Amino acid sequence: MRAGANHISTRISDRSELLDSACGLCSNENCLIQKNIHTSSISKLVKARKEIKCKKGQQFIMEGASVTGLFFLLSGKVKVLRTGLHGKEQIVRFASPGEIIGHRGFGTEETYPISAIALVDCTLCYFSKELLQESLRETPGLTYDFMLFYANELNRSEIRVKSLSQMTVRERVIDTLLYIDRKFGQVNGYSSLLLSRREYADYAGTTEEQVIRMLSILKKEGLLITKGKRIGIADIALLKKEISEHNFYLDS
Amino acid sequence: MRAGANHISTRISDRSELLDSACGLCSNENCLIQKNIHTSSISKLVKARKEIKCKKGQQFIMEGASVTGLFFLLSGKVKVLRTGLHGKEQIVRFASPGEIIGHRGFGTEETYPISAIALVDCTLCYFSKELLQESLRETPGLTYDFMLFYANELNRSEIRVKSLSQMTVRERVIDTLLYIDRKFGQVNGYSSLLLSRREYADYAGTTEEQVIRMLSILKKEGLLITKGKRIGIADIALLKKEISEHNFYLDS
DNA sequence: GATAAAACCTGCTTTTTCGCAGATTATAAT
DNA sequence: ATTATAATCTGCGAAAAAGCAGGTTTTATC
Repeated sequence: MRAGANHISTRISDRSELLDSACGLCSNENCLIQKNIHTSSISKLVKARKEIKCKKGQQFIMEGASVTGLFFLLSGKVKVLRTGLHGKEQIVRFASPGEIIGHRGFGTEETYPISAIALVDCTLCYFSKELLQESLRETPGLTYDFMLFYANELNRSEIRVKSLSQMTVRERVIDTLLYIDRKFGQVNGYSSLLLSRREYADYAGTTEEQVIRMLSILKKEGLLITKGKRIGIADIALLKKEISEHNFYLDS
Repeated sequence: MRAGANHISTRISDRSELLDSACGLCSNENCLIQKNIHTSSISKLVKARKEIKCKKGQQFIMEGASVTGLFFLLSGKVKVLRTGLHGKEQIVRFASPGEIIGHRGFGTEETYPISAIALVDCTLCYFSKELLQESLRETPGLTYDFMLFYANELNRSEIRVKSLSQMTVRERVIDTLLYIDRKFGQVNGYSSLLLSRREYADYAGTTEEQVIRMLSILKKEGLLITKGKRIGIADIALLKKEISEHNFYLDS
């Protein structure tokens, strides 16, 4: 694909041609880069864009490694995690196509505070830190969009502080199920994302056993159906009702 | 103080005079506005700055109210809180002089997700949302600084997610004591910030009784001294050691 | 300094959550 | 299909955390 990249880099010379570039033709509607592609100062960044393929299970960001750049997820599913206390793994969030990954490494941090692992085969879009920072300095609109993005991420994170510190295990498991459902949806009545009970626990902030027990209870109550490790939501209204008084959803 | 404000607004006419304005003379070294005061596009914002006095116990941001602007704390101490689950109060953080308050209302939020209450008499610096957003559009450096600020706040918040979801009550109480200590310091061996046991609990994410029990235990172990509701740290090294493997401090 | 209110403390019980151990079931590879 | 491996499930006891009730101390106010 080197030839392709070179081809693009020689073609782009003015603003209108930028629209025909990989970024201009990209279908990622949430992309902050594409949103600002009409600004000429961004061309250098767009030209240097790299596309990366990632196999299922592959780790493409490692916690503690020095920050080299930022990823957008074009296709696939990703889990973002960090080493918690006592070596316990904590899943910070899951990412679906269109989302930014690795932005926590910006700010004044020198190293990534998180790891990112592909849950299925993924296609990623990569921008280097240096070029992105250069573009940020030259493109106020882009900086503004990133500022809003971080502000929203902050609100999301603080809602999670509330959830994890004040919800019961039952509520946290339900909250996790609903989060996975609205993020990845269902196929044939079962969640399209196949996770282990352990991974549910690592997101919900509890243990594998507690998740298993809770799934079993919810199944008996007719709120869920399970088939092997597949989980389907039988009565989403009732599940939502149980935590609706606590949580107002953020769709990202 | 209306006359004073008008006096300033008529005097400022060019960049050099901006430096003599309230913001230019302000001693708040962390202020993002002052950092960018050399940019002329910020003058309108600086002119419209308002100084607000707040009595102890007074609430100057109300959760759910529409966002009107942003505060800097010039002097005093503030607690930032939100209504948690089941109506329980959750203290998000404490603020000391120099800090921004109310920034969570920016982003795409329409209303403040938090309340802010003065713990002692405070002096606040206020900027309206409209003017600030206008300045952000015209002052890339300011936007960049705000972006970095939000990015750092995000990292701080995510460390708190980890703490609250994985630490034991004992660890959370110790963490809270150290947090208060490095933020507000000591006077005569006791914390300079007088909080109720309930407030410690609302920050640590536990109950008043648990905090009391834990303080009692830590006192017996010789790690703390108490005198009424005043708390002093007797052995900061040992306290730090107990959670150092979990937490790397963020000084803000 | 007396008094009332608020805050603090402590023993006890109940609830929730956790962790282990062993059985069962599902999954993947040959 | 068979086998090995991993994942899931369940019961039980231990630990942690929370809740309650009533007593004590501190703080504020007159």
